[in-house]
Amino acid sequence: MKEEFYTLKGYRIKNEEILSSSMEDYIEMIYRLSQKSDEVRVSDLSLALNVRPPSTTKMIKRLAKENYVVYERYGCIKLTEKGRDVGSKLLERHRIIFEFLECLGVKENILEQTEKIEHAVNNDVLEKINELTKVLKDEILPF
Amino acid sequence: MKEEFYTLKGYRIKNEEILSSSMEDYIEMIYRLSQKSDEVRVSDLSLALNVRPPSTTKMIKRLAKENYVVYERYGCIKLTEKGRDVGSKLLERHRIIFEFLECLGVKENILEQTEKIEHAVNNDVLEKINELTKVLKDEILPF
DNA sequence: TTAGAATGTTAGCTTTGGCTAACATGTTTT
DNA sequence: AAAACATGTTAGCCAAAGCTAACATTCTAA
Repeated sequence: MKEEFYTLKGYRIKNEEILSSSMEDYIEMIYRLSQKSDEVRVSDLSLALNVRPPSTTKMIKRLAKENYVVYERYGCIKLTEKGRDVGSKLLERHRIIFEFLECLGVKENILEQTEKIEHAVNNDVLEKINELTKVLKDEILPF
Repeated sequence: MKEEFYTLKGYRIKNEEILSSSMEDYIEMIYRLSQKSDEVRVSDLSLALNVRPPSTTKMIKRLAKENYVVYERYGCIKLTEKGRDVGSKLLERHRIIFEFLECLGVKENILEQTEKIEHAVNNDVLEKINELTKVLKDEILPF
């Protein structure tokens, strides 16, 4: 199985990825906000993600069409079962990358780096990073 | 300095990043191809990156406008000083991520994962990963 | 209860980076 | 040198994901 180069967009198309990075960002954030309060609204999400409300409305419609959330105009945003499943995985992925970076000693822009890297890794790499972090944590922390 | 969430696109805008992922992919590949032969043409680049020639033409024009390459219609593509600088850094970044993944034991889609992750990391994280890989390599390789 | 403020939606614009179809240029072969 | 082929460019389309401006709805408080 030859491996070939593609552009980022090329990989997305080639692999028929179902969730774009943005969709992941929104679902992840809805999940996070849902844990604090079960009234998640367009304004909360916009604020949390630093986007304007119309962008949120547009994305929510898309997520609703693809059954990640239930939403009706002017209402509040609820994750579906499917959305919750995805959301919890995304949050776990975030946690794993964040802890790895912490463990590496990253101090500046750690959130930004987490957010960027999390969209890049597949399950295999994620698991391996997770294992590595565990090892680093209790074997060579003074590194 | 509070850290806030953004979408991927949001980070790009906020940081006024000068090179998009695609631009990086093209420059990196031109650099790679230039090492094999100094006649890099639109068709070579298209083939290498799995994009259609019109996409390459368009991007080359952009890279030329921003002084990463010198190009004239139907001619061949040459990196400028600036382009070579960037290119060699991109290749080095690629190498560091690739070796890290190898070291993690990644076998499947290692090139794809490298290509995705390399666009995500900043210099700080890159250096830290580089250090870590060195340590892993000669201290705990049987891991 | 109605006016004003706050929140949400719509319409329509922008950029990026793909694509195809059609055309232009260059190269090779007869 | 002309025909045929290979390569490159142009024009114009598309989707994603942002944005602003204008409008609609809902909430709050006088």
